[in-house]
Amino acid sequence: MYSDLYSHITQFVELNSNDFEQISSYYECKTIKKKKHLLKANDLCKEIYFVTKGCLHLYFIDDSGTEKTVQFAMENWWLSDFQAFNRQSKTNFFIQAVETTDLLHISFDNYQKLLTDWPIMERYYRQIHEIAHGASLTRMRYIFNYSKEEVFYRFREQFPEFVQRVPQYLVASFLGLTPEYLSKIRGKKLS
Amino acid sequence: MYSDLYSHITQFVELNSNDFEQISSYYECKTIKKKKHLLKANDLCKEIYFVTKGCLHLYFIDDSGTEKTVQFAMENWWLSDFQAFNRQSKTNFFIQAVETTDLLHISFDNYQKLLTDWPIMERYYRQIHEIAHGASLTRMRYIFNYSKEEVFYRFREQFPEFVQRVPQYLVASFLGLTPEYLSKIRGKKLS
DNA sequence: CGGATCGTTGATCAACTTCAACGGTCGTGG
DNA sequence: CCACGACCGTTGAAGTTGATCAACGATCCG
Repeated sequence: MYSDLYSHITQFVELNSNDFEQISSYYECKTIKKKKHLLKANDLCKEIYFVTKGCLHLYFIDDSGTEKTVQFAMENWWLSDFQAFNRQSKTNFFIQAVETTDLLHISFDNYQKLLTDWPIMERYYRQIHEIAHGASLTRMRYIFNYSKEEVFYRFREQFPEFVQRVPQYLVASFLGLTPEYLSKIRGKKLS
Repeated sequence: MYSDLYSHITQFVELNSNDFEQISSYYECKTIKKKKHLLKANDLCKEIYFVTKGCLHLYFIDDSGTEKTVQFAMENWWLSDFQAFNRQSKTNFFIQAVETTDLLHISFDNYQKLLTDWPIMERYYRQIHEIAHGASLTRMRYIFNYSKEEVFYRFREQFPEFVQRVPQYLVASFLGLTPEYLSKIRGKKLS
């Protein structure tokens, strides 16, 4: 678990393993069972999560009561409602385990301490957020550019592993279409 | 110009004006005329921009040749294709002035130097990107949750200034609908 | 075995796009 | 300072995409 985080950090900044020894003490690990929640609407968002094995998703419930997935996190991804986390305020989102998942988490207080004590981690997280932000823009671009049918094809092409691992109704909810329509798209392709 | 950046930075981190004196030397300022471009597809993305007065937009051209706005930047916003900037690679996006705009910019090299020389700026940019990332998620949420008609109403309610300042076809392109349909929505409301 | 969960299929319908034509306004050049 | 053209917003008719609803099958798991 911790070694996964170490590998990830060293992809972005230089850090020797002695220092990481210390840094790792700011984090804790846990395992969460499939379908269990890490965060629910109206909770305070107290932690951010790093997936070492498994899959989480961040979703909300729209006005008509449907779950809509905003983001997935598989191995080596960070996930949280960062807006609520930063403000230490209530969230509108849910975080749930798609599969039974091993993860590391860090509390708000530890996060602040870590960033103050270890400026190198400030640098790490700056890059993590830059990348996440860039990824959001790219995703937005896909959704605007292509019909839903094409969005699905391109998504499957780019993340084939994803479409296999994640149940279809979650893929649908992530891509912004209904499970029924997604099913029809897949059916069409076979002809 | 520079004082706007100083005000902005001190909203996120503590910084005395002597230090800022030094920091400001990493940035340059310029003014860009309405409709002029700061970045075009296939350019190297060499800079990031901070708007002090005016308005920029980041857009791309989709497969059918239509311009689609991904992001606006008004006063006190940062804008760039951060993905391309980080990788120092070619961009697919355009950045254009919606109005004649005063801005500060920083080159990739200076950005790297700045972050190394001034860890506090690492902290500042970490927060900028956290917020931008959070904003993207929120926007995604709007687009998924609501019909295009409602997306427009809510957008206008939240950013009335925006709808007035920015031409309608750009608002349409940002919200992901056609100018014609947006016009019909506005017409409807009058009844 | 039995129930819940997930994917499929077809019919209907609404939201939104596309295309084409028109009118107003702004800015530029003559 | 006027006239022209480019640009932008509007309107209507027709066409598509994708949502919704309902029913059925398959599979998984207790």
